[in-house]
Amino acid sequence: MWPIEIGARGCAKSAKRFAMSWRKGGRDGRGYHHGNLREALISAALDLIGQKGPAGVTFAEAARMAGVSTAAPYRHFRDREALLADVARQGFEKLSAVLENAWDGGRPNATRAFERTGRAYLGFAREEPAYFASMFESGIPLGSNPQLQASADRAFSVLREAAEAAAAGAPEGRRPPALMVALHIWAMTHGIAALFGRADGPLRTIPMPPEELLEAGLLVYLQGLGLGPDS
Amino acid sequence: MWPIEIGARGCAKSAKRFAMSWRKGGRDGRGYHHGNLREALISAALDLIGQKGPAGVTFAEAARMAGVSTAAPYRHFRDREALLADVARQGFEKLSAVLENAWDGGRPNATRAFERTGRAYLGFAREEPAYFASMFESGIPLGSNPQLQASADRAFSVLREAAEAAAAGAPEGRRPPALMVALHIWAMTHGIAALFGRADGPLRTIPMPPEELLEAGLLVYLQGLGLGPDS
DNA sequence: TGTACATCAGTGAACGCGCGTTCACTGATGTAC
DNA sequence: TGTACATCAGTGAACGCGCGTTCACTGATGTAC
Repeated sequence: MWPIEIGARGCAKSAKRFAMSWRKGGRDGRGYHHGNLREALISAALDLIGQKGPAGVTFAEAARMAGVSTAAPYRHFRDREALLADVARQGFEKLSAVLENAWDGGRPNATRAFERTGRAYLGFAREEPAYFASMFESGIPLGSNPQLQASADRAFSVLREAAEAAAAGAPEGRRPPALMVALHIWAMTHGIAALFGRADGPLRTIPMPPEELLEAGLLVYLQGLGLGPDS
Repeated sequence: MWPIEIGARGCAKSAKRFAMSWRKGGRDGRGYHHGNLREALISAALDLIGQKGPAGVTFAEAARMAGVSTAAPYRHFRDREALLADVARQGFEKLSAVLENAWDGGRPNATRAFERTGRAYLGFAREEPAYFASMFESGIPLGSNPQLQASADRAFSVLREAAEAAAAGAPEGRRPPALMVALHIWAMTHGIAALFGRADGPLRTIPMPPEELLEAGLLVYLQGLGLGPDS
């Protein structure tokens, strides 16, 4: 599993080096079969997104980076869109893991865990801009791919769970719908990430880190729900 | 001015029709000079964005839609990016006008005017998805183009002004920084627009209109600032 | 008012390039017996 | 354990296509005199 991670994070050439070293357990350049082309293509696509955005991803270039012929990708993906959808799916799964880890069952209290989860979302957008772009800016409709949809739903369900816990702490009688709270938090977090938190140039520079902006925003919002900072 | 608007809103063929009818004041197909090619190309680019997203915009296709040769666009735009930047600039200017109109000087009170402004932002995202995509999803760095930057700043300044007014209404002693309020509101509004308010398929379907989600979110947030619904 | 001329905004043909896609093929792998 | 064979995952050559870009050109427009 971990070689994939390394491939996904490296520079343009890392995908090819990764591909080569993977072949037949390290015998560079040997071996007719690639052995792990599917993941190598995903890794190449991530590099390309990082360099040129989702529009810059082509089958031909990805194949070149993986060190195979231009016809090889067709063994694994129907077309360019299928490749991008798989990248996005992986991205949602990584995001789910990151968020679940940050939420940590709502310890020590909902507010603190909430902030941690929001920060994790921003951290993901900042550290994995390629994944983030594939998920939200590649123009792939989620509905077209059940697996992709399921992965996205799983990521959202973490926010949903967090919102349930937060809503439960609200004063009796004015308990807000948890779904609504989850959507508000998601929207604010996503808005901050998309507008100010991108590593590849924010839309507008702001006089504070995105994390602090989000933390302040969450506090104001939770305050508005009647939730103090310790609930 | 208005023929541009019509061209921008029409279907794929409207750009060409618009281009033709504009020539020499209506003498269809006559005239060596187009007369308004620059705007016709922008209009064509909008149609293409609407059909295929910002990545689907090409010089060649835009020229074809405008009814000119593929070399003609070079008289008006250095390259594809310059064309897209101009589309985005127009978009920001339209958005500025829409927001200013909705804010209406903060009448009758800040909260009401705030909600109206947020709705206007959502309305823009919904009714002008092509402009919206060119502004936020085309991958053009704002900083690369001073005019574009200025237009974007102008749009934001409306939100900034609204936030000033809202912050001024907060209780003595816990008056929040207006810039922060503006950024929070922008982020939540933009997040809702980007995630749920797109005409071309939201990321997730929600059980209420985006406008209501935003209205509720704004109310909770302003409540958290210590601002009641009538302040 | 007419004319000459500079400038502007187009034409259309041409070119190289990279991408998508298909094809018959072949080396490697796994498995039945 | 060895062998035959089916299947899998690649090759590499080829093709058509559309895009970006350049070029010498030409029709239309505006203006100086």
